[in-house]
Amino acid sequence: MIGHATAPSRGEVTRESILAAAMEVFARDGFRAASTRAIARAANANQALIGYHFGNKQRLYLTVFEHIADRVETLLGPTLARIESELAPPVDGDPANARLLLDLVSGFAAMLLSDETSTWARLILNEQQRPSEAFDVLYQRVIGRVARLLTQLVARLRGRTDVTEEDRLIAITIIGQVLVFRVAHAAVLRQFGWNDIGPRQVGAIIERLQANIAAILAIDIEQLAS
Amino acid sequence: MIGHATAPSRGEVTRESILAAAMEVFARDGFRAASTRAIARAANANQALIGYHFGNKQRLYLTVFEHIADRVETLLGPTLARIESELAPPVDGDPANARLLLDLVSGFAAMLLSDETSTWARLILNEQQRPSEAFDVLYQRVIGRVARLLTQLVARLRGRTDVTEEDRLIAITIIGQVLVFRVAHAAVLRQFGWNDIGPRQVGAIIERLQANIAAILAIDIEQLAS
DNA sequence: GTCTATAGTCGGATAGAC
DNA sequence: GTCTATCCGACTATAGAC
Repeated sequence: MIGHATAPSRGEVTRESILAAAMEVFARDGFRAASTRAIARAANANQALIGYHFGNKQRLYLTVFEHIADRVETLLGPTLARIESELAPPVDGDPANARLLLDLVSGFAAMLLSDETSTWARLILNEQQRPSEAFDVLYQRVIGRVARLLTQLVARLRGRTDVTEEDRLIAITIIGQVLVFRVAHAAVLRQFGWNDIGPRQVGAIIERLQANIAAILAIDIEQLAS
Repeated sequence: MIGHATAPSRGEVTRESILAAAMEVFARDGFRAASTRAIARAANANQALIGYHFGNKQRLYLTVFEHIADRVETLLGPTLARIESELAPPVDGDPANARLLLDLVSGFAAMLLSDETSTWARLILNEQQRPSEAFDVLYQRVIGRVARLLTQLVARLRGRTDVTEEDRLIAITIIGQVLVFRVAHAAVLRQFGWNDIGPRQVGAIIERLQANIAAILAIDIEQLAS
């Protein structure tokens, strides 16, 4: 149900508003603490309609994560596909692979730091701590794919196609440098005296990420300016 | 109630076992989803005794965090105090400050990744997403102090005493490289094929962190071997 | 201090009218 | 598709016996 040729029916409107409300309430309260009554109230819908449209609370929760995976694939899919197809042979500090890596990290950071993803971030963080069926959906469709691609790029930039534990460690620490701005969001704002993470902040963060990555992987960043 | 000259009374034993069980169950399930019945069962105690010893569930939760803050200060306090007192003047890549920085990060990582603190880490991460009264205490007593110290060390290693936004960005990205192993726990285990983050893994992580930090701050790591 | 028992509340699910 | 009403289990807190 991606696009509609005709106007959405009444039932579809209800379904979508319950789904949107569920995303907010699950993110705010966690699965267990979120009540179907609170979700229905936030959606301006009747509590019994959750059962009608989604079966039960658990399936509503899963549907929220499928929805997120759809959206992330829309946002990041083209970039991932392009990078996957342009992977260059393993050569130390190869500018082609270096550029792909910096593109990937920049795209990931821009997505992760956007307003739209702040709700998702809390949902995903909850799942990381206590993985359920929902985490499998997300890992297989998004997280694993990004991690695999990033790790491969790191390995090739270090001169090999086979991936070592060291490559994985480098890839994870790179992801950490992005994630921390979401995970420690409030602390970051306090620390920097920022009101929010807006375009200027995202720019400064991405610039710093690129400098860090270049240093860690001994990439000549001057050479990349084309 | 840190030490006892005499054997603990029966009531104290009950109190402590409820507290220990509460820490586990709150970490596993979160505040709301953790039931006093489950806590009592895990503590081999009667559910009504929670009311007797702690008043109510909320106060039991707060007591858990006070206990953690005490313990973290015991573990990390001496290291922090030593580093604070040994801060060297600002000189680019000064080996003295470099060693302090690597000590700080290693100590922080070792604590954050140890078995003992895995339960605490989950409690704190839960709080970070939906901060309550419990988080402020922890932030002011531990997290803020570590962040401030780390930022000062970064600034001095880059040749100044005043802290710039760039210094803060570097400090945050360093913290992110440690945090990610707890925050993205489920994804990390899958990506590496690890069953848990044990001593071997912690050693490899810390080694990689030090290499990354040395690269980012242009520290000559050979020069540090004393 | 510890126990049993229960009052009072809330939440998920669903039957059945419209 | 949407609504009201309700069943029933689970929860916190507490009264009161020992």
